[in-house]
Amino acid sequence: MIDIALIREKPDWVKAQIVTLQDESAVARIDAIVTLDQTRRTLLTEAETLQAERNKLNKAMGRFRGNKQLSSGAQGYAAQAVIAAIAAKDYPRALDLLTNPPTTDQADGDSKQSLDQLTDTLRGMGERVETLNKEIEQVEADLQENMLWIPNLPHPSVKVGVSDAENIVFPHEGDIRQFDFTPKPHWELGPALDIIDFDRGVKLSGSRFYVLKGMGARLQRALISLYLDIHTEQHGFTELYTPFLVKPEMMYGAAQFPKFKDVVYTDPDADLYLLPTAEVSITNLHRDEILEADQLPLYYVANTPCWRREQTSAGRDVRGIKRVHQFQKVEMYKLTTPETSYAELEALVEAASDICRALKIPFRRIEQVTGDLGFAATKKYDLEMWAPGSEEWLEVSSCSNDEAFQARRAQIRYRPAPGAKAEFVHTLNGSGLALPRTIIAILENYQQADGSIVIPEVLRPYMGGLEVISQRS
RNA sequence: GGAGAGGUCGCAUAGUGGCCUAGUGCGUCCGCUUGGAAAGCGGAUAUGGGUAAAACCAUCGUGGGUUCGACUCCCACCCUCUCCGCCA
Repeated sequence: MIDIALIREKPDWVKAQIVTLQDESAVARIDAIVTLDQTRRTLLTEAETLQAERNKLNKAMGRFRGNKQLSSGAQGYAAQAVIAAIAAKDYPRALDLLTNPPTTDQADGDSKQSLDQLTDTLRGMGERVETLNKEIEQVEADLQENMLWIPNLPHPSVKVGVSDAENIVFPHEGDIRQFDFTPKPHWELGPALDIIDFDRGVKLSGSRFYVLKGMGARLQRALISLYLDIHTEQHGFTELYTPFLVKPEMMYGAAQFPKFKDVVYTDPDADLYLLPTAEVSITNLHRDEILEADQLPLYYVANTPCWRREQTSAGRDVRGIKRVHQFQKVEMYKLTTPETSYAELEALVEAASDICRALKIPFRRIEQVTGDLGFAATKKYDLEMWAPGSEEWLEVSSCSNDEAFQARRAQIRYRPAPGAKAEFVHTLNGSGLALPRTIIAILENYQQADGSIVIPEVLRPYMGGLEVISQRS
């Protein structure tokens, strides 16, 4: 979530920012938020003032009731006076009457009845407070629901653009191989080598599921090990193994819900959700915590399966393992102070780039324009590997700075200095890297005329020394 | 899954209807003291909302209920620990 104070103070500026994100429905929510916020604070003031008076009167009531020095008649007289004061909303006078009741003795013997009336009056105040609190609860729920649909705002350095067509493309790194034969796509190479089995994947689970077999499965395992080793040994990340199923709050915390609810798989009985990315579990690792400044930055990396229903993209990229419902991903994650988060973003992209370099696969960096930023990022870079068989650049990494967007939802804070007020951390996430697409890139870039695949040198120690995947390996 | 015990401020504990504005100890911070320190003494020490700043409001695992009033009584749920069962 963004800071509601920003909307309160500069609603028009916020709207203009969201317009550049091409999120019209969110723009429309800003006016509603401003109104709800104002209503909430008005009601809150009224309810709290009344509650404060009620608390004081209730406390005094206990002593008044047990006041033995007061004659029955005087008590009845005083009680009537208190009721009158409350009716006139003169709470200080009511409190004074309860605390220092006049000794005037009416002696008309209706003390019991007067006390009951006073009790009813106090109950009435309590009920009024309760009614106001219910109203506030409703207003806050509406406000929260609207806030959850407001995207993060772009960093000033991000170029304004309508769609991905305007993204900034950096020059690619690494030589694009010239083939003396026509390179095949991975969906032909994989089955021919019997390392990817599409048919049986579909038999087991339906479309967009697949089976990796033999050296195909081994290749994936080798890549995962390589990625984790590079990030932990060279980039300072701490490896995590987290739950793959999480509570719904975690989905909200990582800004997956409510907007992307239709993308996740769920166990409705247990009310648990399968990770669409490890970013979800890592974001919430320090949920509801206040970290000390010297603990930051925190760098985490985890290999997890990622589960995506991708209902919206039916029909696109149907062939191969480019877009599937279940895939492994090594995810990098950083929690930083606000001052360092943009430098950390650059370092994050470099960490992902190092993997591409190690594999010696040509890749390029893309810098997203506002219209392609997504929901949670203030700034985002993608990395794309060249796939000569499919003849396209494949997104293998996406690195974002979310600033305090997730931290505000998940309540992840830090103390800038001992004793200082806690502030939200900044969070960053980046793939390092996604597995199926790097497998595609290896198969297609390292293929030979006979359909065999040369294993990148850096991977060979992880493959038992194997140099080539062929039909016999 | 079954039985029992428990969930209170950073940690440990006290608190069986109004005296709780949640006490005490430890830890931490500030001050006094000292040549400097330790000890001792005094004070401070949760989070969120709210305000120009205050006042004030909420939070004692969570959600309901009873009551003029709930840390305290009732109900449900969650979590932790011990034992049993099951299990890779």
